[in-house]
Amino acid sequence: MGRAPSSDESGLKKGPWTPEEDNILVDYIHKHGHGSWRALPKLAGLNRCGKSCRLRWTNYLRPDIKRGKFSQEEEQLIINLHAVLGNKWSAIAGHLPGRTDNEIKNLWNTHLKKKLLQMGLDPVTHRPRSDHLDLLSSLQQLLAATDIFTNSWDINVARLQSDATELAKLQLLHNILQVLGANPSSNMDLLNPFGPSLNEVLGLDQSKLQNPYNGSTGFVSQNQPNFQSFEAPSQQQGLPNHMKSEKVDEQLGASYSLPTPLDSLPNLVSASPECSAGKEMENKVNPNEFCEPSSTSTTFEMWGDFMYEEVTDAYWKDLMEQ
DNA sequence: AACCGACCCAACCGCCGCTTA
DNA sequence: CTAAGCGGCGGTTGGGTCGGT
Repeated sequence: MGRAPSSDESGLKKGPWTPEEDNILVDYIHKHGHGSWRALPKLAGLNRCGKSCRLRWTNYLRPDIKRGKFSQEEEQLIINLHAVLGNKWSAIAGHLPGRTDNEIKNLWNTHLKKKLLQMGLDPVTHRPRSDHLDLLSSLQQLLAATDIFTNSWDINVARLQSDATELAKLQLLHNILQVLGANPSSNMDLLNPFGPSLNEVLGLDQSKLQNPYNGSTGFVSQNQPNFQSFEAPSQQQGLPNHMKSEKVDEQLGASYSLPTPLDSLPNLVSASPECSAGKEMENKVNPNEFCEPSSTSTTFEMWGDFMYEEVTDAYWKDLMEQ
């Protein structure tokens, strides 16, 4: 691990620290404190630059450092903190006693980022990833390519396309539901990792965070056409002219209408229920079909894993003040 | 057993902001 | 006001380790 020992032009040693060097550094700091880091190596008798000494001390030798695997609770907290603070590793580390920013950064880059990706969440925004929309794009292009060889099969292709669009809609909705862990009977607080307390802190409108399937207001109600039409120019570009018909537009328009009810909200909430089924989808799809525990439990349970419910209002208020 | 690629993580690098002269 | 010094931070690197073939 680390790097091969080397030295720079000034003759100062670089690379991994030896136990002897560690001892010298620890002894010196115990006796004198670190004082000026720049002056320290010379005073302590170390052939290192001050920066290297400081890093070694703060990331490894400090007595209050907690080593070993991160607990589930710590991971959950880091994810939640990252949703609020972004890549402010130092600030995040400030909320995890005994953990260093470097350690947290490494954990994020090696584990947590992947975890979020697997959950279909963008590790930067903590929102559901939009790349699942590519699915339909690919499908359309595939069908368009097929059409090149099947000029006389227009009707069949159109039917295929229609079916595929419906299929893609189902897949899209399925993905969304998986990401949200939606379950008609579930407590919708679970869809918001911060719980209602943080929403209150942030001044979020709770009515926008309710379950669309529980008979209450929904993410966006049908009476609140808070949709942002998703234009898919690239798809149209990829289609033969005759397929860029109104009918296709209709289909695409209907299937790509994505609600963005939370776009006006601060970009803070993990897995915001920003996507909802449009009216047409609601008419054609029974969401219950996608909410069976067997099909959604994995993601749902994962979300459960990331709920960190012990956080208090005061805690988040404190966080937001940073 | 040897090879190889993915993963892990300590350490380095460069930049930024604060302090001080 | 400005420049130099310094500490701190986030991004990146690269060598060791692990697991699969």
